[in-house]
Amino acid sequence: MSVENNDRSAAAAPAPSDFIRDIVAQHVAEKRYQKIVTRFPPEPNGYLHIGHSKSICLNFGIARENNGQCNLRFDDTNPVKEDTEYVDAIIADVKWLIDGWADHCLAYKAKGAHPEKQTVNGREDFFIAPALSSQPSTTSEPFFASDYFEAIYAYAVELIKRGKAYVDDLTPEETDAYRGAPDKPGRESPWRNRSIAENLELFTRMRAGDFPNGAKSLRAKIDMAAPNVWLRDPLLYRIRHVAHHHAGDKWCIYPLYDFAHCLSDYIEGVTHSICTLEFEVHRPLYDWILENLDLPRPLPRQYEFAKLNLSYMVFSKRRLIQLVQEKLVHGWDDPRLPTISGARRRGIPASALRKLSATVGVTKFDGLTDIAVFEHCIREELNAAAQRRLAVLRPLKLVLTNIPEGEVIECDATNNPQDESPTTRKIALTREVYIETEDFAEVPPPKYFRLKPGGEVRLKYACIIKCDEIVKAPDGSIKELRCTADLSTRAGGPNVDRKVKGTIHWVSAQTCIDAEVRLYDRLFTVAEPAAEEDFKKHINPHSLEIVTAKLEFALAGALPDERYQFERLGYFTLDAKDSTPARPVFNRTITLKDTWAKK
RNA sequence: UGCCCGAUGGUGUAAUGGUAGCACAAACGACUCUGACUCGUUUUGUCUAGGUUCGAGUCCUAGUCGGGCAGCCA
Repeated sequence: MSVENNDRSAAAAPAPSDFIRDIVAQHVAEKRYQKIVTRFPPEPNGYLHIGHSKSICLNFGIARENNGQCNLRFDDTNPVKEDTEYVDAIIADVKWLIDGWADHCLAYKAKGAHPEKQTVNGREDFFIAPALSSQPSTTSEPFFASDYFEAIYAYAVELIKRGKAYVDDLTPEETDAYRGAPDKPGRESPWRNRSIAENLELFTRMRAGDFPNGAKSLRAKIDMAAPNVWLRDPLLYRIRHVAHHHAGDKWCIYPLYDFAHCLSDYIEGVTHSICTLEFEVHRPLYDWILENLDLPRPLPRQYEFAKLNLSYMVFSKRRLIQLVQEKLVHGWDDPRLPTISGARRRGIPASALRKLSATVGVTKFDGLTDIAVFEHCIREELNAAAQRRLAVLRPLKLVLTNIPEGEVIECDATNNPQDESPTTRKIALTREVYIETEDFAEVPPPKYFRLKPGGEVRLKYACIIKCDEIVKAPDGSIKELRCTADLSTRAGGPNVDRKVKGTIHWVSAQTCIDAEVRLYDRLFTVAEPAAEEDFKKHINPHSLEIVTAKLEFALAGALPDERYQFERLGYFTLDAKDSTPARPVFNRTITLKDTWAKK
């Protein structure tokens, strides 16, 4: 069964509260805005990861809770780094993550629609986004900053006309040298005081393609001595003679983040522009641009929160790219990666990602969250939703000597004991079964509840068995176990209530199917790999173990997106990519909690 | 060394001048046809020093420690 929409625990939980939601609530109370509008603005230059899911849940969550709107907007202002491959992957990831949860606040716009020139307050330089449709369709698409290039260009022209921006001839190297240092003021460019007319002409020629890359730039005229270096005449536009994945070959000048972002927010009517802590020092520039354009109020405002860090993981794009390109993992959707596509393939439900976001909260403290919190969220969702099945990862043959060959004894197995009215399925008990190798010990350690020579154990859903004999191979290894089944302890039998300490899982050797099972473990052996000199030296050599397992027959019909608990082992899901009907492949999402193995 | 931000148990967070609470983790126990789940119990905390106040985790000052910022990246 699919558990993407399983939000039962989240629904029962109180609405999240944090300092940003407090601010929004206050704005709602004072009716500052007609509607709360947020946005999630990834640059399409890589895959989304679990860190992004916190931002997605925050932005879409706030929109949802306030009956507002959240725009998925591609911050695609740097064509040399971006690609439609990432656009498509990001859309898929966002939709998956918020599916059934926030559709009504995910805004879409008509395909190909651009902001239209409007007269606002008697001026003709302002643009606003076209009408939004709340329902996605084949004729709708997310938002792209590149759709606003014409409008952003017009705002740049307006800034020049106001004497607040100028065309600079300094090279990138010179610009860097002129900027000074954090504790030393910068120097003004010799081109800083060109006339407005000259700036206008030069900027027009920049757009027309009259200059090569890097020859000129458009800069805001602020203060080269500002303590905040982002106010030292920041660049607004650079020349890049390159086609854009979304805007085509229309442009050879592209706005930088700081200029494009605040204006994109403004154009879309964003009220709360929520970003991560590293943009704190950009906020004065964000405000400067909007205020110096004298735009009609209310203006969007930027708020910053701490991004998510999880122990035993890396999130930085730089490191993720290394892992993929150096083939330390198998692609962006490798189930060991913290990418959203990797998490999805691994079988982690979207609801677990949402639960994690709600659990870690939103603050300005840059901490490191224990991966155990995430694992708890995954188990909590899966425990409620996953169907139970029996599977043996490392088979050991066991012969029930008192069951005749060819006889099949049907047993009822519970599908999910967590359900209000649990359903059952039939499983076959036969003369030969497989049990887990580690469920038998010739020389049992103390407090061993499992099978041992002469010992008894219950085969789950079947009956109690007693180990009579160990059959060994010539090399001394255990070939098979010979046991007797006490059929009177079956469900419905007279001795069903007989207690033995251990209950183990098993499958019928006659009816089971073979499957490749991929056992994933954490990718790194140290809690904070990103803090190491070389994080790659701390990759867990056992992060992936592949076994050929024996599965109960019911698993032959498993479908991708279904989650199963293999009893006593963990949660598993069919690998949508590598499975074939002849050779199913299952991924272990996560083990069950094991308080015994640790001792 | 300039500017900005932050600091509450092992970890993440709440307490909005009035009993330091929750979750995870850990330990112990109960239950158990999953050594799971569930339930119960327990351990552990306000960075330091001053100040304001009847009262400070919260407000003020100074310090300490940690993070961010000097791309024609976002």
